[in-house]
Amino acid sequence: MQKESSGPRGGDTRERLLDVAIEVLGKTPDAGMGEVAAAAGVVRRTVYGYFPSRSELVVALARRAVDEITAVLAEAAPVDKAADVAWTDFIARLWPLTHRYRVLVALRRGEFGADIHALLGTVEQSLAALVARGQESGAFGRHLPAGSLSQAAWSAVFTLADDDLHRTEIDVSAVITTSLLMLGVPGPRAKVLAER
Amino acid sequence: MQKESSGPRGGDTRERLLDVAIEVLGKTPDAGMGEVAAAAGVVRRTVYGYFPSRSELVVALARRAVDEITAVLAEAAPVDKAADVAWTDFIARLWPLTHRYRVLVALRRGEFGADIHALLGTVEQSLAALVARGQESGAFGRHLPAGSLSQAAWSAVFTLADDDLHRTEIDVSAVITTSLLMLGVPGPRAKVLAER
DNA sequence: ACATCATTGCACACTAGTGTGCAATGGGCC
DNA sequence: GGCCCATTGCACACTAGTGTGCAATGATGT
Repeated sequence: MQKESSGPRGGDTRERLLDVAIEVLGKTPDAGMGEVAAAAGVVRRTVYGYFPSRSELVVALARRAVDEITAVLAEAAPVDKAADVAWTDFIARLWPLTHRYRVLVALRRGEFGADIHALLGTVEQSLAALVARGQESGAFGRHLPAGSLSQAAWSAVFTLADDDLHRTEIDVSAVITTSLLMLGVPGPRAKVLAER
Repeated sequence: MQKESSGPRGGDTRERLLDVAIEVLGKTPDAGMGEVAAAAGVVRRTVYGYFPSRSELVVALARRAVDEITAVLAEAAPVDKAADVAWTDFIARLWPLTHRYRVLVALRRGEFGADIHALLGTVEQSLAALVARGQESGAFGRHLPAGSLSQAAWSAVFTLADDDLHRTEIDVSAVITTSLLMLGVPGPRAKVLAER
């Protein structure tokens, strides 16, 4: 349907363009090709050499971000790992990288919402399945359906990431897990209650 | 600085335009004047009769939404009310109206992010103050700084609102309060643990 | 019947961004 | 030197949206 290798052969510039675009569009979702090019230190025309249209750039970028997240998830949450531990590990690994994936939540609404949603869909399904597994094993609460709970926790990660919380030593993955996900679960969960 | 009454005298159409714009821009933040007009059953030219520019429309709409939220907050959270009760009441009242205010979170990023942020700032400050009050009284946990906690809870409301949760009987205000806000607080909080 | 006024329809100018074509430029490599 | 090729610079056409001007329409109230 479409060529797998478009643009010049220098895969170097291509990667850099994607990196820069992730950064720029993460802050300003409706930035144009010109702004991305400028931020990458090239001219607008060059970007078109690698991505024939803005939408292709956006989708390529989203696809790569989703692939990365998928890899992290697969690595942190093998099927034989307890759901709560897997979830916490996943978020803990994702936490230092939120600035790279914030672009996804930013682009969900907007012109390409449909494509982004499709890409993200697979991740969110896996996440929901993980949460459901946790609920079945009794590790997570049943105060909300798995899908909603997963969404809430997932979005909380990015909300807190926007809050300068990176500079603190707060273990956000533990906070979200023990608060949102474990509501109503008996047992010791004071694990992370740092007294400030 | 600017005229308080712009446009024709029929304040009827003006209100309807704002209502429709809230709806339309809530779903498609970058919809144009034409789409708003069409959704309101008028012609593009008419909208310009009431709002001299798109940015004025957006800001007016945001201002009204923020005013409404401020009113609800003031009503639900008088200073003499316990912080946790006040918070729960506030969200409970807001919950049926989330579709009206979703536009605010949608417009935070985007061209008018600065203006929206300024408007929302006052609300979020009040909210943070309320959460801080709750932390001081021991009603809320101290696992996160008041500002971040407030943000997380606030955004969780809209995340869950996007999740078809309106059709269930789940008490979202109680869920958010008891999970996110009350982490680590001793005492009975099983209040809402509906067994599914 | 008349005046008022919101609304319409259509014209226009302007802007900003997209996507393309093509001839230079210039660095790296044989 | 001579080739390759990524990049540049500049041209252009095209689109979509904004904001304005103005005359026509039509409902409402007197």
